[in-house]
Amino acid sequence: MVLDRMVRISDSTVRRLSGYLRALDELDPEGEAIVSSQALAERTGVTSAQVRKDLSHFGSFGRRGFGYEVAGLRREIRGILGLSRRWNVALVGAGNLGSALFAYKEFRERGFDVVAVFDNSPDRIGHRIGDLVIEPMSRFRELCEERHIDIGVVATPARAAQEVAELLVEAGVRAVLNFAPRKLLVPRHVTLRDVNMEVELESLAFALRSSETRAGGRRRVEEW
Amino acid sequence: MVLDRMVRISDSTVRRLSGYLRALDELDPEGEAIVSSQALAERTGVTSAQVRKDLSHFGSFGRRGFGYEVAGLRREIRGILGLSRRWNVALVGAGNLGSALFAYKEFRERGFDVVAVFDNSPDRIGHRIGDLVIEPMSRFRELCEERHIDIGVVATPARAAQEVAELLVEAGVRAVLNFAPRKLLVPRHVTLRDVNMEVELESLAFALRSSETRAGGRRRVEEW
DNA sequence: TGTTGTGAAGGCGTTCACAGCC
DNA sequence: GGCTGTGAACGCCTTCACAACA
Repeated sequence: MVLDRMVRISDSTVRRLSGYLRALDELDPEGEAIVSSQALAERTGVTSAQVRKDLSHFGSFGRRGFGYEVAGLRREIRGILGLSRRWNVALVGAGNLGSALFAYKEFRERGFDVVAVFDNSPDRIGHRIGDLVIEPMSRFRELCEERHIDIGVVATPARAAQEVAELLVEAGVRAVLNFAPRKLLVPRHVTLRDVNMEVELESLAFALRSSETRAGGRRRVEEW
Repeated sequence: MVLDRMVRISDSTVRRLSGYLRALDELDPEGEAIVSSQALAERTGVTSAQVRKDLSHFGSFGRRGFGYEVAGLRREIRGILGLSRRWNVALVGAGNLGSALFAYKEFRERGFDVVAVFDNSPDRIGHRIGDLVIEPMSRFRELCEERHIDIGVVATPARAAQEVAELLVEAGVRAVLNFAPRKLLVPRHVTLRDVNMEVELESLAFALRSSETRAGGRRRVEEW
C-alpha cells in the first residue's frame, strides 16, 4: 500500500480500481484463487496493460509468469481505496431519490453507513427512516459533528444544493457526493463527485442523434 | 448544427455541452441576453478556452468582440444534443431506485418521457406507477416496439442487469443507462452510460484517505 | 514458458496565445 | 477595444513492447 511516493493518481485510475475490486469480489466466491491482468481486464472492459499500470502505481502485487492472488489483491485494493475502515455518511434530502439511496443496502455492504438523514420539509422531519429519524436542518451542524460525518450526500432539489454544500463544508465534511443537477462550489480541500443523470441522458440523446445522422436509416450488422 | 464534418466529439465535450445548456437555462430567465465564454466558463467550472473550443466543433455561434446570444446558443446546443425532439424511455426495475427515477420530474422537463416500466416481481407487476402500469418482463419486447423505446434505463439488482441489457438490445434499443453496479456488455452500436454510485463513494473514500495520509492531522487554511 | 512491471511512444484532450473580426 | 475561433504547444493518460523473473 505504497501511497507515500506521492505520485498523482488520476481519477480514472481510482475509478478503475473500484471496478477491479468488484471483479475480484465476484471471482472470490467463484473459487478463483489466481487471476491474470488479462482476465481482470476482460471482466472490467479495459486492457491488461491498463490493469498492470494502474496497480503498479501502488506496488507490485503480482508474480511474474503467474498472475495475482485474488484474495491478496482484493485486500490490497480495499486498502488503497480506503475501504479497510467504515465511513459515516450524512444524507441530505429525504425525497424520492434520498429515500431510494437510503434503502440501497449495497452501500452498507461496501462500508458506507448512513448515520444521519436531513430534510427541511415539516412533512418529513421527525419521521422514521430505517433505524433513523429524519432531522431538521437546524440540527445539521450539531449532528454532523456528533456522528463524525465523513461524506455528505446531497439529494435535494437543485436550488437548495449549493446552500447544503456550504453547510456540509462548515460542519467540516470533506467529501461530497452531489446528485443535484447543478455545479457546486466547494473549497479545494473538499472532494466533490457529481452524479448527474440529466447529463447522462443528454449524452445518450447526443449519441442516438449522431448515429441516426450518420447511418441514415439502415442499421449495420451487430457486433459485440 | 454542423455535425456532418464527422470529427470525433469527445465524451467530455458532450458532457460539458450539457452543463453549458443548464447554465443557459438559468441565464435566460435571469434576463441575460448575451453571455461571454468567460461567464459561461465560470458558471460551469471550466476555462473560457474550453468553452470556445467545445462549441467550435459544431460551428461559430458567437460574435467576436461581443459574446454569445443566450437564446440562440441555447437553441443550438439543444439541437446538437438532440433535445429538439422528445425521447421515449423504458425503465426496467421498479424497486426503490427505479421508482425514484420515475418520480424525477426533471427528466420529462428535459425531454425524456418514461413510457414503460417493467419489473419481474409479482408484487409489483400490475400496480400503477404514475399514469403507467408496471409490466411483466414477458411483455418487454412487444411494448418496447409498440412504444418506440429510444433509451433503456436499467435499475435492477446487479445480477439481473446483463440479462436486461440483452433484452433491450434484442428489442432494438440503442442507448442504455445503467444504474446497476456491474459492467454490462453491449454491441458496439449500442451506447452505454453507467451511473455507479459505489464507484463514486469509493473514489471519495480514496480521496479522504489520501488527504489524511498526506496532511497528517492539521487542516490547512480553507481556499475556495 | 508465461505473466508481471515499466520506460518509451503515442494519442488525445486541454490550454495557450494570438489572428480575425465585430 | 474586446471577445471569439483556432492552430500550435503542452501535458496527461493509455498503449506498446520488452526486460525481468518466478
